[in-house]
Amino acid sequence: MAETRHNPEIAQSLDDIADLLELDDANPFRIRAYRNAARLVRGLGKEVSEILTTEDTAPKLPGIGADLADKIRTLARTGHLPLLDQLRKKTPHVAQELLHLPNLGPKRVRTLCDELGVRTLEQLHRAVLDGRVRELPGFGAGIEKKLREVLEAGAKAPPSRLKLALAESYVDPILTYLRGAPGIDQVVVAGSYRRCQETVGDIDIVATAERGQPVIDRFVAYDEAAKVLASGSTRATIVLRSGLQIDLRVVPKESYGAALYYFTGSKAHNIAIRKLGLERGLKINEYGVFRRRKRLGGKTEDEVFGAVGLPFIPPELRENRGEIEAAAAGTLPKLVELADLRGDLHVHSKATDGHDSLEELAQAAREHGYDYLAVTDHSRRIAMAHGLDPHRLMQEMRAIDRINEKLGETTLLKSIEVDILEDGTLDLPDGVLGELDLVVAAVHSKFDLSRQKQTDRILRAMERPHFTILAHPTGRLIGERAPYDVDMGRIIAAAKNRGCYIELNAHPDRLDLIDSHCRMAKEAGVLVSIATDAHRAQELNNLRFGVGQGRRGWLEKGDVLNTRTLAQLRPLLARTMRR
DNA sequence: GCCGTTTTCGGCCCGACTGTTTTCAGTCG
Repeated sequence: MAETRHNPEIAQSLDDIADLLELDDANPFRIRAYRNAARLVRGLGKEVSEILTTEDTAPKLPGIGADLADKIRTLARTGHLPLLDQLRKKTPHVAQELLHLPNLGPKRVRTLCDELGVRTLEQLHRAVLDGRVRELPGFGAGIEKKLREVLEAGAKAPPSRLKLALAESYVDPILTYLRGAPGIDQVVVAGSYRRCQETVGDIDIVATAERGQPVIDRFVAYDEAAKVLASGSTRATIVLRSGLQIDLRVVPKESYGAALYYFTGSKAHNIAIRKLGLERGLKINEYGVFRRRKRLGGKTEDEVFGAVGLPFIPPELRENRGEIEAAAAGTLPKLVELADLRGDLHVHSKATDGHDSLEELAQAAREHGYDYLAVTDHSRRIAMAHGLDPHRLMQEMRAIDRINEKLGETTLLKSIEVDILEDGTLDLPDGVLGELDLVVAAVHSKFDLSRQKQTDRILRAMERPHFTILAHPTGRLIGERAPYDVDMGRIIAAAKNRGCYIELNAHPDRLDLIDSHCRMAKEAGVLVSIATDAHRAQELNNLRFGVGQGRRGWLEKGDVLNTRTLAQLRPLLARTMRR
């Protein structure tokens, strides 16, 4: 059997088709259909080839009709598509690359390729320097200058998305700064940041004021700003010295909700809501909700949703992945909140590679008001971290007993982050693991096994009688290390069968489980442990990033293991009793 | 290319800013 292509690869092909169609001056709505399909496939928790298996006539995915379903099946099976091959043959290879440069869209890219015969970025650079580009229709000195800048900077600093936690460190200062603008009322962050996406490409800020200009003036004068990309009377864009782009929109007070809604996105969600509005004869834009000329509302987001007959949809759900249908049916999830969490089930002490002592961790847990904190130091295989052997683990357990005797409200749970070895055995014997309150298990080596082998390895580990939670299930480090190849559907199904749990690692570099897999776990009835993997007490604060991710994955309080009180948690951890 | 309780054809979200124009196309979000 030929190997099946996975969702990210299929989504990329669909996006490539959209790019190439754009360059081919195709029907914009046809292009949008491919882009929507790419986004949908990328966000699916399940392999699209499994959903679109047979030659079923009934459409199963919104926006995927018979034609696209057929093309996706072909892509999944072969990795190729005649349409894509044809388009590639027709379009110069460099065109797609040019399309992604700022200020270049399909029209200008075509002009460059057709009029100047540009085939490489190097050739474009030379044409810019020779002054040939500025002579072209639709180009000029302004665009020439911008192109030169981007071509000269591009090679050394590829634009990258920023992890949410890092973006956060830029956001608070600029909000504080903007609050000093004359006549300003509200200042809030919208966009992917508000939706708690794991990374953000830029920061969208919405402000309200009587007059926009004074706010814009202050914004573009921000001393962290390296460049002003655009500046009008109600809208401006700057780039910070760090490379982070920040967009500001200033609207009147009565448009606050409409603007916040509009700039929170996602685009797909907004389009779907506007469509609902259109069906009711309403126009929805960043200034409000209108019927013909008459303004019906827009002061709050509730008014925007209300206009299309829906309840408020939390920002984390606004991806057009079924939240609008759920809102209409009254079945929106009541999303988990940080305050629902009663403890943390993945924390390291200085016995291995953590920074703080058991006492310091216990103290921090008490300050957080936790019922419990599981100490999960590494096992012996992780020599670099001075992993625990059975003897040192027993010592740690006795130390925990002593601390618990005087701790009062908060309980330290005895645990370990035990290594899953290549053959699926665990790094410590069952007899030792059986002494613990729970066992967190993880893969830390041999990331490059085949999908089949990696999945089997984890499933074998789950069969061990004391395996409780699978930590950072794919091992990915955002922007640094790809996830190892596993079949999450099989892992979640096995977790259900065997009474295990899946971790959502809240470390901002990991956020591992992704949102769609959270949703898969929820639908399968597998509880998720949102845990920090803290290596110092201060990192217990990272839990909020995990909660944001879990909310994107539709998790409710009941779907999260560590919303249970200690008394409720204990029987859930006693896995052998449940089998 | 998708979609349909007004439609199987003819719609498909919409406004701001820039730069090149000389009234607007292209790009972006």
